[in-house]
Order: sequence, then structure tokens, then C-alpha cells
Amino acid sequence: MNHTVGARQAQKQQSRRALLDAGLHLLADQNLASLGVREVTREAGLSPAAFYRHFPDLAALGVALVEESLASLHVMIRSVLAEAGGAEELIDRAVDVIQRHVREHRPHVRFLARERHGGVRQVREAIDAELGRFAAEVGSALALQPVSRGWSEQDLRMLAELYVDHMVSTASAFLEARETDPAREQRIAATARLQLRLISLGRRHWQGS
Amino acid sequence: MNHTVGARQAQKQQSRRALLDAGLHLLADQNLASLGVREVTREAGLSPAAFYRHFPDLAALGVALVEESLASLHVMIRSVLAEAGGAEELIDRAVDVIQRHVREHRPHVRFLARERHGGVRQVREAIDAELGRFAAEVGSALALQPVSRGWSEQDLRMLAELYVDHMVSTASAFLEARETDPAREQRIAATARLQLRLISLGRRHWQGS
DNA sequence: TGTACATCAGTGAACGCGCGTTCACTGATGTAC
DNA sequence: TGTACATCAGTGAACGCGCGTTCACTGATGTAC
Repeated sequence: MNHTVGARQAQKQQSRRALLDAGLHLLADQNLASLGVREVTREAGLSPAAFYRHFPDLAALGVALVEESLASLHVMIRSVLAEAGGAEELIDRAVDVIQRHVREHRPHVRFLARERHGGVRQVREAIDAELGRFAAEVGSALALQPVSRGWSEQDLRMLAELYVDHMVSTASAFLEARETDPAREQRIAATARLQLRLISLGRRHWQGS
Repeated sequence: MNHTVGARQAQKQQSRRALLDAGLHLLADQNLASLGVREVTREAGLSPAAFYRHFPDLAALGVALVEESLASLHVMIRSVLAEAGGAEELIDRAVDVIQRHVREHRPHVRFLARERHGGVRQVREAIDAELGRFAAEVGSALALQPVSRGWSEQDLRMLAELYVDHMVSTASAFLEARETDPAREQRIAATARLQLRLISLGRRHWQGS
């Protein structure tokens, strides 16, 4: 119950950070399942045994990375949902925010894309659960908009999931684009905007299910 | 240039098949990047050295699996595109076909989902290239439908990509559902149908970009 | 403030193990005559 | 059809290597008095 952060605590935090950063860096080119304890500690500048002072195994490090990655994603989504304005501006803003997020948190986004269907169950489930919570949050935000008058719970939920899935697809596309052909980014952004516009149209003409 | 398949050729094919099946089976629980040569040959009932008579390394086996997986997916997509009927019937049929495909080719679908953003570049690129070709094919099919009169190339392409991305998301959801909670399948199918209906609505009211 | 003891993050050596890859080989299948 | 030679998929042993994990330890930091 000691909340003061002494020199010891601070140093431990620093080592933990070094392990997380080393992991994130190495996961740019491989899966969590093929990552090694020695590999991570080597990159972090620690002895292999030091790893066990922080995590019981690599899956635990993975779960910690999921939490980090989704925290920043959460902030991003909130900032889009909080916006006011016409449909067009909202769409432009949303795509911009996704693009910027991928640029600024590339390692985290890549980690999520890679491990969402990866070989480590614990991590997969953590990501899926959190994306589900995002969809719920998006659903609540949608419910407040005038366009959604008369929409059932189910309809709101399916629209929210459509938006979240679209966001994930778009983020993945941005990720791949920057690695293979940076010029493709603008084309992807344009496509995403058109798609959101079409969904927005469908939404305006929706009669309920 | 000898096209006759002697006993020797037949046996070699059988071993190759055994390696591919062993790989696919093992990839249910792990990534390609963490798969081992010895692991695969053990599962296939061959000596470790035998592997090298068929593939230079595991990435090559992965690429072979991509080709297989996408071939069956291609057949599926064509069967949906070839259908005639009203929008509602097409939607029901498309979701049914996806659901059945995931049931019948679970290992292949899981492999694609897992390796699409996985740690093996060769495999990642093979999958992405093929999904791009699918989008092109879907685009051509959409162009023939009366609803698409007056649509630009770019608009058709973005709609095709939206459909392909939606198919991928839906297939992933089915995959996860069967593993954690089989009853969820029906909910996912219902959601997918609603989403396609909404997209279809947006499509009918599209004015061009 | 000073001292004596407790804590615990990080170390370095050690272990046994399974890995990828190579090699010379075997023996069934294929082929030339 | 029979025979002698060629091919080559699959074998089993061998290699050196890096792995995950454990252990008793060290020494800086923290704490009680």
C-alpha cells in the first residue's frame, strides 16, 4: 500500500518499459508466438533472467501490450465521437484521425492487426473483447444523433459494428500502404471516405429491420 | 515434360499432401512463423530431412497453403456473383455461402485470417495480392448490374472493396464464434445481413462522387 | 543523523532439450536396350 | 520379356546452436529504531 515511488520502483518501471518497447520493436517483423524471452531481454539490455521479475511469460507481455495499444486507440475513437458537425465533415475528420493514428502509433497498430487473429489465445481474446467494448461505445454515441431516431438496439449495434470493422480495415490498409508504397495512402483515404459516405447514405434511408 | 504420373510421382504427391495437411492442422493453434520443420514432418509421419524434397523452407509451404486457401475462396465468391435475384435474396445467399465456407474450410480460412497480417512477408503479400484480385472481380460483376448505371470506375472499386472487406470481417467473426460460442453464429449472420442491406440502400441512393 | 537489518531487481552460470540443416545411404521405381 | 543401370524420395545419424528456465548470488535501495 505504499504509493510513493522510490528510486527502486522507478528503476523497475524503467526496465519494464524497456521490455515492452523491445517487444514492440521486435514484433514489427514477427509474431508474438515466435518471439523469444532471450531475444526481448537482449534488445532491452537486460539479462534473460531479469524478464521473470516483470512477466511470468511472453503471453503476459503481450496482454500488457494489448492494453497499451487499445488505450491509445480508445482515445482516438473518443475524439472522433465527440466531434460535432455535418456528415461530410465528420467523415473527413474520422479518416484523418485514423490516418494520423496509424502514423503515430504504427507499432501498436501493427501489433493489434497481427495478433488479433494470432496464435496466442489470451491476446486474441483481449483484443476481441476490447473491440466489442468499442462497438458498444460507438453504438451509444450513434443513439444520441438525430439520424438514429426510431432505430432499434439491434440496428444501432449492427451499424456500430460496421463502423468499427470499417475502421479496422482502413487502419490495416494504411499500415500496409506505408510499408510498400507511401503514395497509396491518399488513395486509401479517398476510398475510405467514399465508403463512409455510402454507409451514411444507407443510414439516412434506413427503415428499420 | 513427362506428364504420366507413375507410382513414384503419386507417392511424392501424397507426401507433399501430408506435409500441407500437417502444416494446416498445426497452424490451427499457432502462427506460420513459429511452426517448425521437425514439427511438421513429425505430424506428417516423415523424417525431418524429407521436408526438403518438397519445399526449400516453411515460407514456401505457407505460400502453397495460400494458393490452396484462396482457390476455394475464389470458387465461393464466383458462386455468389453468378447468382441472379432480388437484393434481399442475394444478401441471404451471400451470407449463407460465407457461413458454409467457413464451416467447410475452417483450417484454410483461419490460416488466411492469421497470416494476412502475420510475420511472414511472402505469405502476407500473396494474400493481399489475391484479395485485390477478388475486389477487381467483384467490381466487374457489380458493373454489370443495373443499379450501377452511371457509376464511375473509382466508385465501383470502392464498393467492391467495401464488400470484400465486409466478407473478410464476417468470415473472421464466424471463425471466432464457432470456437467460443456456437450459438453466436446466428447473431453474426443476422448482423451481416443487416449490414449488407444498409450498404445496399446506400448504393441505391448513391449520386456519384 | 546514524546504524543494522530486510528487501528485491538484476546477474551470470548452468542444465538439458529440441531445433534446422547436411550427409552419405538405401531401395523402390523408371528406363534403355 | 528380361536385364543392367539411372533416378531420386525418403532415411537416420550427426553437428553445432540458441532456447527457456532455475539458482544462489550481489549490491543498491528501503526501513526500523
